[in-house]
Formats: sequence, structure tokens, C-alpha cells
Amino acid sequence: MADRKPRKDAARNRASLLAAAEELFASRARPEDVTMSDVAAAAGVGKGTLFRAFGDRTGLIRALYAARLEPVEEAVTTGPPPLGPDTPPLERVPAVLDALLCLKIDNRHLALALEATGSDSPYDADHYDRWHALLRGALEQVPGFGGGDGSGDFAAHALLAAVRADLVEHLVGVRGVERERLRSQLADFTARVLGQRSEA
Amino acid sequence: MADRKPRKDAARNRASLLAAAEELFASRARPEDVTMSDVAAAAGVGKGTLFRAFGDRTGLIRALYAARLEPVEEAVTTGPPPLGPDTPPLERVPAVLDALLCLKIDNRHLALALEATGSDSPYDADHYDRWHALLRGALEQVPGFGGGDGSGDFAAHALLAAVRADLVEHLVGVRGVERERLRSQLADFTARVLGQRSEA
DNA sequence: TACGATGCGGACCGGCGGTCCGGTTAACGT
DNA sequence: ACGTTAACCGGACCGCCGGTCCGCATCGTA
Repeated sequence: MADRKPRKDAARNRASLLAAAEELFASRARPEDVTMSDVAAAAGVGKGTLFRAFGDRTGLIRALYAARLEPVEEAVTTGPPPLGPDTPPLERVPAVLDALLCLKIDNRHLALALEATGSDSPYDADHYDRWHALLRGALEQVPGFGGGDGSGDFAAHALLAAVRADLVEHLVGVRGVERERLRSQLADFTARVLGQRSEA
Repeated sequence: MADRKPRKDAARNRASLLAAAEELFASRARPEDVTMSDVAAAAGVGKGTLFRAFGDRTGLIRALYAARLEPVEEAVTTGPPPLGPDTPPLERVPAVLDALLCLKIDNRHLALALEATGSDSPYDADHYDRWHALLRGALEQVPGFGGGDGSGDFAAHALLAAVRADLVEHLVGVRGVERERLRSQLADFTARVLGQRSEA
């Protein structure tokens, strides 16, 4: 943490850039037709400032997404049930997946932009490992997933794949599935995976 | 189909291009550092010929992938059990997913290149709709998925998400999971979704 | 106020996917 | 065998994008 205190204009420019980028990603249909020059121009600064502040395109999007992700991560790591660590696995797994789904729905543009960086797959992101480890840990306390056969590991990957940004975008954005309907479908699917058959 | 018969050199160049592209995508680590110029050069033709033959980058990759996909699609639509249409759903769903998984494992580079086109999400590809419709149809004949609540629809999406190319690449290519192990994990997961609890 | 350090900005760069058109060559009628 | 023609070839070329660079303005401090 050798970070020196940033200058006042630098901080203000950083904020303008975040706001402008947020705005642009929300308004344009496809994330990849928001260019770095667009962001800089919309914020009223030069490209140099943009790259100085965030390193590269991925850095910018990560900064945006991190702001949205952080409250959820905190609720999961140090919060009360049904998200926090003091929740029985059978309850926590669906709660975490639901929280992630809502996050992706509410921030489709950002999540999509992040996955569409191109240069790195979603599985290289460090927060993916955290979600995976969490889910895996919870699953392995559920009867049937306990063995060292990796079934909890794979199930964690598969469940996370069900809330991937582009799938969510396809369902909500393209096919027009309503938010609550999707939530209940995911809950239903999760319950099935956990072995809680639901009669229909 | 007003397609005129192509000239002989055109056909040969097309074949060289396919072979060269196949080779390049297999040898280079990341699909996006195979450039169109690379492909043309490796095939010993000009870029114009490459773009004339396939339209654009996506067209080239689709042509490559289609060749691998076609036998599987035929086995599923007009083949014998356990893939063909005369298979009971509880058997067909895992068989289809296993076939897809094997396809993705064996053609990781191509599947990855296809999903990494950037310009279009995997869910815009027409073959995705076919797989989804197939799986959905089979699932809806399974007790518990039958209602008009869309649980079969969502489950089909979720199961397909579990065999997405970048997840497969992460598991097999990065984390070194063995092919047979992954197949059995997927089978286990699928069985869970279908309500067939496995004791471990 | 004067002076260093820090940040600014936009011209610039390399490389990408994709286009264009003059030269070349295959296919076919005679 | 040969001429005609339409199709095809190739690589120079274009526009655009992410990212860099460096002379200049601005901030924080004595």
C-alpha cells in the first residue's frame, strides 16, 4: 500500500470517468461499441487520463463492476442469514445463487461488458474463484456431495454457469423473461440439484 | 439454392484455408491471436481469397465447427438410441449432454474460437436453439418438468450452460481434469437434475 | 510567489478485420 | 487447339480501436 494520496483533480476525473462509463454502457446496446475514446470524451477528459486512471479497458470495467459486487460479497462473507456464513447449506446455496442472479439482472450491461473483454475468460477473474469456493464448500456439507469425487466441485461450476451474464441477458433482455419468473425458475432448478424434488 | 458450381481452384483454396485454420487454431493457445492474415498466409493464398470464401471471421469459424458438429446433430436427429429420437427422455438427456461435452472437449479450440467471436453471443447461434429445443422437449416429458411454468425451458438452458466451451476449457485445459472424470461428473450432475439421486 | 511533482490531453502508433480492383486463370463453345 | 469471358486471386489499402508518449498545465507546498 505505497499509494500516495492522489491529487484532487485526479480524483474528480476518476469519478467523472466512472460516471460516464456507467452511463455509456447502460445506454449503448452492445458493450463493445463503447470505445475508450467515447468514455474519455463523455467524461470531458483526454484518453491519457482514462488510461492513467484505470490501466486498460478491463481495469475500467472491473472498477465499475467491483462497486456493484462489493455489497453482495460483504453480505455473503460477513452478513446475517440467508447469505452469511451462519446459514445452513441447503438454505445458503439457493440464497447465494439468487443474489448473484439479481446482481447480474440489475447490472446486465456491466457483467456483459466484463465477460466480453475478450482477452480473458470469466474463469480467470479472481472473484469467480471466490464464488466457486464458497459454493463448493457449502455443497460439500450436503449429503450426496460430500465424497472426494469432485461432484460438489463440478456442481458449483454448473450452478454458476446457470447465472452467467450472457445467459441472463438472453433470457431477460432478448426473450423478455420477467425478473421474478426467472428467479423462481432458478430457485426451482437449484432445489432439484440439491435433491429437493418439487412436485408440479 | 442458385449456387453456381465453384471453380476448381476456388474449391481447392477453400480446402487449404480450412486445413490451415484448423491447424492454427489447434496450435496457438488463444483463438484471438490467430489473425485472418495468418490463416491466409498459412494456406498460401491472399486475404481477399479468404474473405471471399467465408465472408468474415465468424463465417470461417462456423464452417470449421459445422464440420465437427454435423455428425453429432445427425446422430441425434436420425440415429439409433441412446442419442436418436427413439430414446426415452431419462436416457436421452444425459446422452445428448455427454455427446455435447465430448464434442467440446475434442474441439476445445474451435468451440472457444466460436464463442470468442465477440460480435455475437453463443445464444444467437442457430444451433443453440436446436439443442435447447431438443433438450427442452425431452425434459418436458419427465415428471416434474411438465408444467407450463417453464422449468423445463430453464433447465435446458442451465444444463447447456454446464457444457459451455470456456468452462470445459477451464476444467480440462487449465485445471487438468481428465476427460472421463469430467464426463462422469456431468452425468452425476445431470442425474441429480433429473431427480435420480445417487448415493455416494 | 516560486518551484518541484503530479497529472493532463490529444497526436500518434501498431495491428486488426475487412475492402477493392488490376491482373490472372479456369471453363467452355467453336 | 484456341479465343472469349466471367470468375477468381492477391496484397496494397482503409478505418478503427486499444494503448502509448511527452510537452505543457495544474496542484500542493514552503
